[in-house]
Amino acid sequence: MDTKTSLESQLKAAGRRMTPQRKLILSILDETGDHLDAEEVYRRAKKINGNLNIATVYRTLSILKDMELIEQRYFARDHSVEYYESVNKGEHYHFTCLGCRKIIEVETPKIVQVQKEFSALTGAKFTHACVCFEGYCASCVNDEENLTL
Amino acid sequence: MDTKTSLESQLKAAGRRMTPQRKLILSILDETGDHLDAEEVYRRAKKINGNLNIATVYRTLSILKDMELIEQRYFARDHSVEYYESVNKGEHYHFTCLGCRKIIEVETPKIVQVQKEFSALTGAKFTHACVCFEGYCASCVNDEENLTL
DNA sequence: CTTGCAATTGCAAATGATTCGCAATTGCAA
DNA sequence: TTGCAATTGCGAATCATTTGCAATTGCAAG
Repeated sequence: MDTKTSLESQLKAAGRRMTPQRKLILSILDETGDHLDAEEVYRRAKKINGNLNIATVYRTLSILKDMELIEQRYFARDHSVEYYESVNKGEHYHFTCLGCRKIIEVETPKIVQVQKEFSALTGAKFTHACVCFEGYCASCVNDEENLTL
Repeated sequence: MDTKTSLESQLKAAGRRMTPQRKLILSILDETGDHLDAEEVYRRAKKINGNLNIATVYRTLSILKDMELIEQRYFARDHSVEYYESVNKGEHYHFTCLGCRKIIEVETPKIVQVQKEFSALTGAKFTHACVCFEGYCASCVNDEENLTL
């Protein structure tokens, strides 16, 4: 897989060793389409290597974060839901449905526009934006209307 | 004070009692212009009432959150900085300078526009948005240029 | 102004996620 | 093949937050 090779080679380039534990964690991060938190990465990896320790997962995620290969992101207004995501997914944001907990990806240039406007106005330089939207998706809005209105 | 009276009366309306501890916490939340986390609310309150316990602060903040009188918000991409803010401050967002840790408030209608667009497109209903920007403010950008470029 | 009782408090212990110290193990370059 | 620094597993430490519980206290009803 493309990203995997790249993750591996980037780690190596940074002078890191490629252990079976790391390969496993990288492949899980790489091959999933889901949004995983540290615990879930651990759960999945542990199924394959029962000996794996959660500290190793945290250590690996921490290295990847430091190298900016993944980002730690959050869902929900109170940030109760956390996950890690490969940085090469491109600029996008998330909407969490409070009804069914579904995550919908939101694409829009407007956030970047806000950053540009603000930069032009103040001279500031942006490095990152964290954006989470919360509400009810179309089908949950309907359900709600049927039940309560 | 306006908000204070309203916070007190809203709590009472919800059947809660007005203890000295709560009054103190409410007044701190109300009168500060700063962004306070639970620890800082506790620190400030404790100066006035040395007997106050931090569990009481957490309990009070929790009640206010449940009643949607304050919001729990976060700064910084990794959400390492948390604070509570009165909900009646109106729609605004924050930019955290990674150099000097200064917080700059960002005002823009674009975030709401994104929400409207997305709603129109998908039929979803928004309840909240959490938006944090991160980067370097104008003077830190200059410092950086002088030092490293 | 009393009285009673549920709400609230302080405290200490529990929790849950994450990190750390350390000894044992293991990649990998020479 | 070897040596050593990087990495691992483990258990203990940490840190913010929550909880159980007994003592205290608002406040409403008499």
